[in-house]
Amino acid sequence: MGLEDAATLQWSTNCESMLPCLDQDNGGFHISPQFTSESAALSTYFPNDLPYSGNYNLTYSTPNPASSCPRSYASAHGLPGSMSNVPNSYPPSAYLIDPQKPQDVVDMSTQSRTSQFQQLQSPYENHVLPNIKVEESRDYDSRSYLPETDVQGRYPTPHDDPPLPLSDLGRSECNGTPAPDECAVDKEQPYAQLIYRALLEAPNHTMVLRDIYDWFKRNTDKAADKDMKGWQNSIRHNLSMNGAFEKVNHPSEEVKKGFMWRLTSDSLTTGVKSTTRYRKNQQNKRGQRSQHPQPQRQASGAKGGQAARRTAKFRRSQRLNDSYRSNPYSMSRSVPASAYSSGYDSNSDIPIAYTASPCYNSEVDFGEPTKKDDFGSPLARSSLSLLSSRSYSRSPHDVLIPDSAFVLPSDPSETLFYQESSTPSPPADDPLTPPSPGEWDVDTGPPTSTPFIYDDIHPNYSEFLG
DNA sequence: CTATGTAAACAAC
DNA sequence: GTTGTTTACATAG
Repeated sequence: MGLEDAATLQWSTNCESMLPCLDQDNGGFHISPQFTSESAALSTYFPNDLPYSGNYNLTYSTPNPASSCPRSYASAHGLPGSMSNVPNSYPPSAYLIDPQKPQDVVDMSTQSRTSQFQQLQSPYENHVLPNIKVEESRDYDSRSYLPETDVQGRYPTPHDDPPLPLSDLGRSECNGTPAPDECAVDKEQPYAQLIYRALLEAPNHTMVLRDIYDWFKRNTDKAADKDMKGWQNSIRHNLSMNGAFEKVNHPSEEVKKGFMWRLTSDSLTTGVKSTTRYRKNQQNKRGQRSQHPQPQRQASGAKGGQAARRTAKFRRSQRLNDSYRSNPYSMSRSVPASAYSSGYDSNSDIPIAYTASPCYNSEVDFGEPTKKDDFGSPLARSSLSLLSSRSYSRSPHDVLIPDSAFVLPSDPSETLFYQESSTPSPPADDPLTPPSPGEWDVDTGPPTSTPFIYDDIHPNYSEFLG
């Protein structure tokens, strides 16, 4: 696809979105030549005193302020052929977690849009990734990108100053009125959306868990309950289970402090979706409760633990690779445990392939008004992932691995979701991760259109299996 | 029935 | 103790 295809960028750039001005070029993404040097403000994010341009030799430009919004969602795909002809294309607002309300309309014409755009751009978005030395996991200053406190010293709630989500761009049509105070709404916002908003405010839409906690303390009343734990658990739960959030390796080698969490490129355009999705095939509805809840709980815990172990081993492996590659982002994609559990060969316990997060695609959308697409509608979503600015990681063999390759068959018209009706549902007492998009039945093996065989690029994967 | 919140088990760190 | 994953369960609508 042509890099200069205006359709590729028109939605994001014209809307002054936070999407990077990156184009896809088959094997990888690269910086659009339209970038100019205007991004000094970004340097606040990095603790190593190197401005972004110094770190990455990249510069950014402000989006065209004269542009108008919104654009056709379909055209925003900027993809040829069928991808651009998605029949039911809605502006991102259509996928917003909460339906538009008149008071939600934000003013898109202010200069702050530009500054926010600049602020939210970050090198993570770009895959020209030189060796970056970052001493502390949390060296990035949480406060540096947060909105200023109001006169009472309180950080604004998400509704005080909506953080310019793309979705808002769509629904406000870029010429709305400033949003009135809606603090009361916070109580009713689900965790998923609050996390989404928190990440939207962060540079590169990336935060560490601790800072998400802090954001909640400041901006929500979820954390008001000093009983603690519960809300934090919920945040972690949502981060793990909601496909709008993905883990990225922390730029530093300090892994003890955990991953950084980032909004997926998809979520930037489509908004956050229900975390409930993962329970789509859940069998243990009320009334069908297992006779042995305690062992079940144990089983789930064990599965979680095993997933954590696999992830940790994988991370260790990645770290080794990174050490010689000097690329802290080499494993920029979250590795959902279920990618292993469900991708395992049931006998050898060897992962057959990467798959997307089980939560990555869903038919359950927040506030999505007319989404009547059947379950095979991931085309739009998939095409969006092709626009991902950070979907590429490098294999140990220096093969560019598109993120989307985990879920995208080579032919975009192919079905991505394998909703095998013949696939037996897991028994109630045998907890099993629901089938993931692009996943295959454990017993029957991979679909013929298996998009990506992990062994192709990482034959030594078994090293970090248990 | 869905969406959401919460509790909890577990493993790694 | 924290982080991350997963499942179970409760509840509102």
